[in-house]
Amino acid sequence: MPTPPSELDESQTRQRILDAAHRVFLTRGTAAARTQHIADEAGVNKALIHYYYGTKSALADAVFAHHVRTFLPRLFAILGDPDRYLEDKVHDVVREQMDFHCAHPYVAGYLAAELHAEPERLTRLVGAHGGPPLDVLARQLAVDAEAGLIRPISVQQFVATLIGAVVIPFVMRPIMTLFLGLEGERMQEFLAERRRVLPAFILAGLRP
Amino acid sequence: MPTPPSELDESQTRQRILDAAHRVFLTRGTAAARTQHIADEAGVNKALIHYYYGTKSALADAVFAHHVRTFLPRLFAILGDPDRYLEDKVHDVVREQMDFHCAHPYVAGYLAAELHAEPERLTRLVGAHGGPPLDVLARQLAVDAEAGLIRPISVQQFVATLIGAVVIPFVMRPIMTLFLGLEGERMQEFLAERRRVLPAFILAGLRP
DNA sequence: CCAAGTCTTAACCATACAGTTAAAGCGTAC
DNA sequence: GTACGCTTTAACTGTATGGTTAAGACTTGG
Repeated sequence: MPTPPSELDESQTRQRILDAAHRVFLTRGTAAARTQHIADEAGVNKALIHYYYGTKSALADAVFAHHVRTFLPRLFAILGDPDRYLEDKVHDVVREQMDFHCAHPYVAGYLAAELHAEPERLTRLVGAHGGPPLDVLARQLAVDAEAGLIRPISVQQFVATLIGAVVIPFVMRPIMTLFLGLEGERMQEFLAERRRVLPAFILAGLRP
Repeated sequence: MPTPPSELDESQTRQRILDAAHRVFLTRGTAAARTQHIADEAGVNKALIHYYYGTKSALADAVFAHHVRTFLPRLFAILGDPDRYLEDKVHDVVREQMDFHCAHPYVAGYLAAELHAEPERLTRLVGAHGGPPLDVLARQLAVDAEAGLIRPISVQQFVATLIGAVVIPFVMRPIMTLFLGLEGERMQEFLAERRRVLPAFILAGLRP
């Protein structure tokens, strides 16, 4: 039976290591991350990381899988909702994603970097299943197009454009900062403005 | 005076090393790239890489700087053109960027990954100058908005949305492939379709 | 042929890193 | 108080890697 030796029992320490791994992998990227950094960050030593998780790549896979399994589902939960109008979906996705990426600015860049470094890891870890259902959204777009409310557009094009528009400031932040003149405070204003402007832009793009 | 020992003179070998470095750094990323791979790819040995370029990071910086210095200028050459209508700019940017990224599918992901791994490198290598001029485009947007041709929008929002929409399929290709069901041939169709659909979507997004 | 520059060979060094191990410390439960 | 389990300490191994060096081979211009 487990015997907590201090105020930090086994599961808490396990979690602290995982949290530290999240921070280090997210900011440095898997290839450049060092297990020693993770140990320092967690306030433990390398031996304990090995004790709980075995190898670095197992830990890295856990972190990567976690973010893949939360990033897109959060998106598709809104887009796939059968009880929400298309217009509301656009507003909600933009708001939800902007909130999330402002709170966790490294996730988008991390995902892009990891996907680039080892594209196969995605299917290896989350399987080859087609992902969350887009049928609902597809039908919605078709119906609205039929009714003349929007121009016809494929789900893929719509989703890609929406994600791209929302995510780009976080994936290429340094480039945005430098070439669009968005240092420090200007970036905050830019993001606040984007929250307002983007839904209108996307919805206008759909209009017939 | 230079003495070419074979059909490959000094500058050619230098270039072959640089080309190999491009291939390796672009696909693996700087952190995971190995100088030995570059040597193998170039058909030379590590000693010669040192002979010409010194350190790995010097080579990596050269590759990174090259892509930064060609990626955005190519974009801004179109966007900043004073003798082109806004509508034409959108068409031209989409066409030009789609052509480029289809021909060089790793560049966008590489840039995103490198920017994430070491954001400071951008300003360190290309300086802190504000980048190519956006004044022309800004004025164009303002004038067209004044004339009631488009809704008012800031240059930053416009450019970010445009870049995001064009670049996202290449930056997050594995995610697009898996979750939008775009394996193999479907991706080609998707990109071909995007070429047609995107300019219309963006221009519709601008309409008042 | 000689000199100069290009390139290879085959080492080598120092370092960083992931992974491993053995022993002991230490708190809690019984 | 003792057994059990969490955790640390402090080493060590093996290997990968970046960087360096010295000697010589090859090619060509003069």
